[in-house]
This record gives sequence, structure tokens and C-alpha cells, in this order.
Amino acid sequence: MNSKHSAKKLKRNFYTRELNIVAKELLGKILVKKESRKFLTGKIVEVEAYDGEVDEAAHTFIGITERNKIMFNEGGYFYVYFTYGAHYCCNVVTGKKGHGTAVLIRAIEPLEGIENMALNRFGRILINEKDKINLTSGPGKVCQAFAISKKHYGYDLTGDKIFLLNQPNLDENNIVTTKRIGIKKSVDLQWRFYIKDNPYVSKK
DNA sequence: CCACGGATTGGCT
DNA sequence: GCCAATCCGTGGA
Repeated sequence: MNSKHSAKKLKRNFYTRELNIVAKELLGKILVKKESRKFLTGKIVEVEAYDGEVDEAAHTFIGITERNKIMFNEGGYFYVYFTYGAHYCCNVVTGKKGHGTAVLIRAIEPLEGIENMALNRFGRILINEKDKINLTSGPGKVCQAFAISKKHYGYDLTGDKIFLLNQPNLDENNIVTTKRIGIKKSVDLQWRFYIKDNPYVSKK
């Protein structure tokens, strides 16, 4: 993998900072999933921030439960949840222990393992350009392409199965800030960030 | 124990 | 653009 030589795994101190700082800086970083012979990587292009202390849309707004407890850990853990009876979504826990904050990974630009991602998503290897965009352009799609499910709940992102590689932070001019998608509460918070003009972003 | 609804997706009108 | 699919976490009885 090319990126292995130019980027290093992000450490705990990246994740334990304030939610929206981490959310913005996650744009452009590379998600890596290693599993036996499979090696899947992709660039994060769209994220949303959730904070249970002030944000009614966050799963942690109701306090600690069996489902959301990993979000109350310190930053650098993987929060995976199941929704709509069909889809998994994955989050990067941020901040200090007890805070209940995390960043939803909404879209990724595939880099390596594209054939395996296509197998995971469509059950076949050959894909056209349109299929390629459709591989990882949404939170449920990302988890299906990367074969992320509840068995990855709570994974330590400083470990060696799922982790992020550092990349230079993007210029502010290349980051678009908007309201979040698909929620009914706290709808006015401008906590969604995506890379300007990237074709893998889920919606405008 | 049971009813409710969701940080989505894809197929059909 | 609209809506069904499909399960399980959550909370009230």
C-alpha cells in the first residue's frame, strides 16, 4: 500500500481532543481495515459530529446504555450501531472519558481493496464508474463495503485491525460545513463536514 | 413483556 | 420523489 510509507497510524492523542476539531481533521485521513488477507483502505470524505451533552440527536443524549456505552470512553474507539433493521453505521469516539461524543463516518473514497469492497456491496468484482461511486457514498454503504458490523463494536483504533493513517489537514477552503442529514432533533447544528467537490460525498 | 421508531438504502412511481 | 424493508435498543407497563 502506498499510504503506508507516507503516513503513520493516528495515536490516542489525536482522538481525545474536542469533538468538532477531530471531526474536521478526520477529513482526508485514511481508514484501514486489516482482516486475514484482506486489506481495505479509503479516504474519509464526509463526517458528522454528535455530542450527548448538548445534542438531542446523539445516541448518548439519554445517558449511558448498553448500546452507547463505548461513546463514553476516551477517544479512539470504534462505535458501531445497527439501524433501520438493515444497516450498520460506524463512528470514531472522541474526547475525554465520560463525554459521550463521536464522529459518524458518512462517506469514503475507496483506495485499496476495491474488488473486495464490490464483493461485499454487490456480490461481484467487476464494477463500472457509477458502481464505484456507489460503493462507499453513505454511512451504511461504508460499513457494508468494509464489512464492518457489530463484531467491531468497541475496537481500539490504536490497535492493528482497524485504524486511521495520518494525512495533512485540509485547507479550510476545501471543507464544506452544513446541517446534519437524516435526523429529527437538534437539526440546526452545523456539525456535518465534507470535502468540497468530492464525488463520494453522500449528498450535495 | 410489548410497542415504538430510527445518524439508511434501494426500488418503484 | 415516495416509501417499504427489517431488527433491535429502549423505555414504559
